[in-house]
Amino acid sequence: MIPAELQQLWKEVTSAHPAEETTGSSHSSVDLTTATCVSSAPAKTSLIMNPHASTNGQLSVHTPKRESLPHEEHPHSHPLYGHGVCKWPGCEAVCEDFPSFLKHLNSEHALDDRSTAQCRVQMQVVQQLELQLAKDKERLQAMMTHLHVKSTEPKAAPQPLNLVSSVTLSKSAPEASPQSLPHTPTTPTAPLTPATQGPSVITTTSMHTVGPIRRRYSDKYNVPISSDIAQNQEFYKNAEVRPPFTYASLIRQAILESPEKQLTLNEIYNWFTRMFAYFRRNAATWKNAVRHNLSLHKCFVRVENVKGAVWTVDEVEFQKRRPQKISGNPSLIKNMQSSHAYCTPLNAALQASMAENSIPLYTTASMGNPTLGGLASAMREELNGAVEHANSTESDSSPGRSPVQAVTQCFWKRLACLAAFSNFPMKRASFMQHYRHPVHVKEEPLDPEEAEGPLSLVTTANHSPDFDQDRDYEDEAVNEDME
DNA sequence: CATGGCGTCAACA
DNA sequence: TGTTGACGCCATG
Repeated sequence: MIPAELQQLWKEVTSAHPAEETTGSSHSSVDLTTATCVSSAPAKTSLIMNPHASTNGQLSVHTPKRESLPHEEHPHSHPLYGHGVCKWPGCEAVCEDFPSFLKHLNSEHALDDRSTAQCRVQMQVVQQLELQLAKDKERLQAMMTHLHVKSTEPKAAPQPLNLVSSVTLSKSAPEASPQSLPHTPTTPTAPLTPATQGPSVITTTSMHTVGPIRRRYSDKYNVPISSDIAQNQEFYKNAEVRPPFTYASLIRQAILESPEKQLTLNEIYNWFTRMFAYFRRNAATWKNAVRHNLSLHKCFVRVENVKGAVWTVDEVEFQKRRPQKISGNPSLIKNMQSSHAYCTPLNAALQASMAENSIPLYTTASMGNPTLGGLASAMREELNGAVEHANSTESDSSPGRSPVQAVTQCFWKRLACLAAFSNFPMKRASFMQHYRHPVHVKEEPLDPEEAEGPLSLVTTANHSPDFDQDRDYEDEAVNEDME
């Protein structure tokens, strides 16, 4: 990662999307200035990473300027600082006041590989969002035209679409107290509970070509499979994205979804193909896997039926499958639920458009750049880790956290997912070097599905309910079907 | 490094 | 269709 490279990237980004209406328009309810990455993207970013700064590496160079301002009174004056926390993507370190933030910024986010990589990621984030915005605007236009709604109006969407999510969010969660909430100093990460990964789906159809990444994050992070599937149903049906659940979980879901709670092998096959585009290919492989799982796991019970044999699920056995490490913290769960509301809309929108637009998001850059991909993953994991932390520090949904922040969190998680998609040849150990926060995820609590009830939130858990996407795209040599 | 979970391949009934 | 074993990958302790 070289400064020059970074600079180049930045140029590309800025040239492609000179202006951004988003940022300026919303001083109202949502504090966009704190939305580090998502909506405030371009404009803010430009402040932060101008070619000059990135070139010499002193990303913090610009900070002095801002430092001269009475930040105590204008905590939002710095795009990287808000609500008492550092808004550097993936950071969220608590900084009681602006001076401490600056100190933090200079010490933790100086020019190094990690920061540079993060900038790069941010650039791509911006670029991607803008591309998406354009697509969505187009789509909206088409939709309105189709519905004969002011079809004459050239600008169907007076307000930036990417704000929609923010707006939505703000509605459901009126702006939380802004900066006034410097979270406890002892809290390394913001009190938010970035939750476990959700089923994020940022995948673009192009992603299915990525190599195998085996982890089934949704499973691992206790994402309720039914929630994920329900939430991303259309996505899974159309994009060849391997669902982030194990075969066992999927089979169980298929069976439980049936009225009789039992299915024949063929019905299970049908469920797979009906629900997931991914399973419309390589049938021999996954069908074999399904059978293998049915036989292997005690939780699947074969029952002779009139019309042959059907498979049912032995919940008790299924529970036994994996030890539940997580001691569910009700508050955390609540937290997750509340944030879920914030993230879902954005998630859905992002998902849909990304999938449909086949935006090669990080597929090229990230994929070719281990650091980037690793970074994203690391960020994701870091966020996961934060959940735990939050779990122990803050019980209620963080009041100081604005919807936008939640969205931001969502976004970064999504980003992380993307990175995961991009078959980057980098292993955890190595990419963790680029991201300092240790990953500590105690997941695997209950089974995803299991968590349906109260736990289901996990899926949507916090801020990125949706996104986790760390799905594996295995086989894939998969080919050309969807392009 | 040992272990366990998972996915895949494959042989066989 | 169902069972079983082998093997490899990966995460975790």
